[in-house]
Amino acid sequence: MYLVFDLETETYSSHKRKASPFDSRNHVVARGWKAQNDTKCSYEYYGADRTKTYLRIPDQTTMLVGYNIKFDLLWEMANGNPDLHSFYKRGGKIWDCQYAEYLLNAQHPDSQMAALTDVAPLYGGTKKIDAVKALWEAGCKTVDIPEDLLIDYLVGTEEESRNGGDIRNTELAFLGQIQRAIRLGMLKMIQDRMDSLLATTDMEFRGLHVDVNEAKRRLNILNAELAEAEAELAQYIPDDLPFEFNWGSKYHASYIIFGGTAKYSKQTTYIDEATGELARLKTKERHYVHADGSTHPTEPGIKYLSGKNKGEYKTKMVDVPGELKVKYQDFTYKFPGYTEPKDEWATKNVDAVGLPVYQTNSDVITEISIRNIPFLKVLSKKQALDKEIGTYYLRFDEKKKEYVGMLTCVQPSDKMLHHKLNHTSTVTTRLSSSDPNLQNLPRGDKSEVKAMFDSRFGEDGEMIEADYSQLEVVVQGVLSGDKNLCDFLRAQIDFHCKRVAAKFGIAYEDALVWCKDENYPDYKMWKARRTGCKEFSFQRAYGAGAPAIAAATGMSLSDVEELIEAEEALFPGIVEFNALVESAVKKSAVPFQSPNDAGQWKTYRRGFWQAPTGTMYSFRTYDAQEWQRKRGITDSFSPPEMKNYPVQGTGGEFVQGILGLLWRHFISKDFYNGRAYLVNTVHDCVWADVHKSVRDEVAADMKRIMESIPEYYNNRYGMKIDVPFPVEVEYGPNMNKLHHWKQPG
DNA sequence: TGGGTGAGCGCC
DNA sequence: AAAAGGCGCTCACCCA
Repeated sequence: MYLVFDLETETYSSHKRKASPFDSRNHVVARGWKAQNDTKCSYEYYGADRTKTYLRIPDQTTMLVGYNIKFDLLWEMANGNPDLHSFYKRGGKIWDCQYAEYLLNAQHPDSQMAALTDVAPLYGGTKKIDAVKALWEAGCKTVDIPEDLLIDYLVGTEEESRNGGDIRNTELAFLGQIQRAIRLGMLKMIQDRMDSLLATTDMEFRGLHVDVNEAKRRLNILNAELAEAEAELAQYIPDDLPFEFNWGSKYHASYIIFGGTAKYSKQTTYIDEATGELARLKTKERHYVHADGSTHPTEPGIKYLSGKNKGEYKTKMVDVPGELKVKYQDFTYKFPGYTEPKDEWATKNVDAVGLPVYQTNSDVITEISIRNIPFLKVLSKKQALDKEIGTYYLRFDEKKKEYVGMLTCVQPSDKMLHHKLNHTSTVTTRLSSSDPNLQNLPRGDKSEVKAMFDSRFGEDGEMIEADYSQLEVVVQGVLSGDKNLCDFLRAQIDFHCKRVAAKFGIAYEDALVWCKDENYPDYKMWKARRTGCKEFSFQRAYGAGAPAIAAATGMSLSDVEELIEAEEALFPGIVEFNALVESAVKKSAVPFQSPNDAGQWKTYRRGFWQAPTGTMYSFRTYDAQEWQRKRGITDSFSPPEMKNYPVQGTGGEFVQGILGLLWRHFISKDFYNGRAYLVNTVHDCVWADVHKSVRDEVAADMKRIMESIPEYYNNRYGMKIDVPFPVEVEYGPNMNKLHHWKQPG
C-alpha cells in the first residue's frame, strides 16, 4: 500500500539551502497525506507551532510517494520521525515523481528538476494555485499565508472534497508514471534508482564533518601566498595607468600579455555645449551692491538709507559660476603587450577598439611560458590561488558584500556541511552535486582541500573511500561484449601499459615494470609515456576524434590515427556496439523545432537508445558541419555523444544500484549501531565516515557489496556480465590522507 | 542592482 | 573522412 505525502515548511535559507531542515528558524507548517485507499486527502495545520511533528507511517505501508521527496524525507529525519527507520527496515520503498518523470522522458532537459505544476497536468492533474506561489515570491512567510489558502494548495479545496492540491496531483502523476514505466520496460530500473535516492538523502542528512581549524590554517597560508604573488605582480603594472589594474580580469590579462586597448571610465571635466566652455555648477553668492547697479564680492558699495537695515551695506544674492562640473566619461588606454598571440586564441570578446581579447588559460600560458615574459609564472600562481581560495575556502566578495566559497556551507554550530546530491540534473543519469559541489574537490596531488574533511567521531573516527578501478572501461566491456576487452578485464590488464607496449613495440610485461617500478633506470620517461597513453584513453572514452586527441595530447595526428586504428582492430566489438547505438538513434528519430544559434526556428531531430537495464538515452541533432551541408545534410547527431552517453550513463546506473544496496545494508545494520555512515559519492566512488571500531567490518562489507555488480545485474536484469568490477578501498584520518586498505588476516 | 553569459577550471 | 563526453562554481562583463 502506498502513502502520498507532502510538507509545507517555513522557507528561511541558510548555507545555500532553501527551507533548510537544518535551520532552527524553519519548521513544518502543514502536512498533507493520502493513503492508497483513501477517498480524500488528510492534513494537519500547525501554523506557528514549532513542536516537531512527523508523518505516521502505518505498518501496511510499502511505498512512500512524493514530489522531490528528498526534501520531505530530510524534514522527517530532522524531526526524528520514529516510524521511518522501521519502514525502511521492513523493506519500505519510495517513489519520487520528479525523478521518475526525468527518467521516463530520457533525461530531456525540460524534465530536469521539473516542477509539479508542469508535470501534474500531463497525468490529469491540475496546475498549482498561483496565489500561494505569488505570496512566497513576495517574501511572505509560510505561517502568514492564510490557512485556508495553504490547505487548498496542499490537499485541494472543500469543493474538491479535499481530494486535490499537491497531494492528489502527486498521486495522479505516480499512478500514470507506473503505467508508463511498465510500458517502456523501465519499472525495475526506476525502482532501483529510487533506492539510490534514499542513499543520497541519507548522505545529505548525515553531512560531512569539517575540521574548521585545519581549513583556517590552510586558508591563512594560501592568503599569505596570494599576497606575496600580488605584491610581485604589482611591479609589472604600468606606472602611468589611469585606472585600477585587475590581474583577475581576463580582459586585463589579455591586454598586458598580448597588447590591447582597455576601456575605462572616470569622472572628469567637460565642455558645456551651450557655452563652449568647461561646464560649471551654478551657485549663489552674496555681493555688495554698487551705485551703478553692479555688484562686487568684497568691495562695499552703497548703504541702506532707511528701514531696519539702515546704515548697513546693501547686498544681494547673485548667480556666479561654481565648481567645474565632472561626469563619468569613457577613455581608452593602450597596452603595448609582451608577445604575439596566435589567431586561434582569440575569444568572442573584443577590446575598446574592436580587436579580439585572447585566451589566457593555462594551456596558453604554458605555450608562451618559453617566451621570457617576466610575470607569467607568478600570474599562473595567482590564478590558481584565486580559484582555490574563492571556490574551496572562503573569500569576502566586495561586490556582493558577502562571503563566497565552500566554507560558507559549513554550519558553525556543529561544523557539519550538508551538501546536495542531485538526481535529475544530467542528460546521462549521472548524479550531480551542488551547494557545495563535492564532486570536483581538487585531488590530493594538487591541493590540501580534502584534508578538511575528517570524521564526525573525532579521534575515534576514520574516513573511507571505496573506488571502482577503471569503471568506464569495464562498462565499455559489458555493453559491447568485446571479447578481447573482456579477456583483458578478466586478466586485470593495465590498459595504459598495454597501450605503451603496443605503441613502443615492447612486451606488456616489460611495460608494467618500466612504467611502475621507481627503481627502473628509465622509469620517469616510461611513466610519462604511460601518462600520455592514459590521456589518449580518456579522450577515446569521451568519443573524441583524432584531431581533438592530437591537440590534447600533443601527439601527431598520424600517430593518433595509427593508435585508433590499432584499437579498433583490437576491440572490434566496440566499433560494432557504437554502430548499433547510432543506428537505433537514427531509426527512432522524431522531429522537433528549436531555434538555432542565429535565433531562427529550425527543425532538428531527437533519437533514442535504450540500455539493457531499461534506461533510455536521448540524443538531439545539431546544425550539420560545412562538409555535410554540401551534401545536402542539414542536421546530424553528435558521434561523441552517442559513444559516451551509454558508457557514462550505465556506469552511473551501476553505481546508483550499488548505492541502494549499500544503504539497505547500512539500514539493516542500524548504521553499525550509529558508528558508520555513507556520506558522499563521486561517480565511481563512495565515501563513508566510520568509528575505528567498525572500520574493517565496514570496509569489507563495502568492497563485497560494490564488487557484486555482476551478480546483482545478472540476477535482477538477466544480464550476462562476466567481467569483474574491482574496487579499491582506502581509509585514513581525513580525505587527503588515505592509504590502501587490506582485509586483515 | 541583478540576471544572464562566456571563459576558465575543478572533478569523473 | 571529418565531429572533445558529463557536471557546478567563480569571476568579470554586459545589459536591462
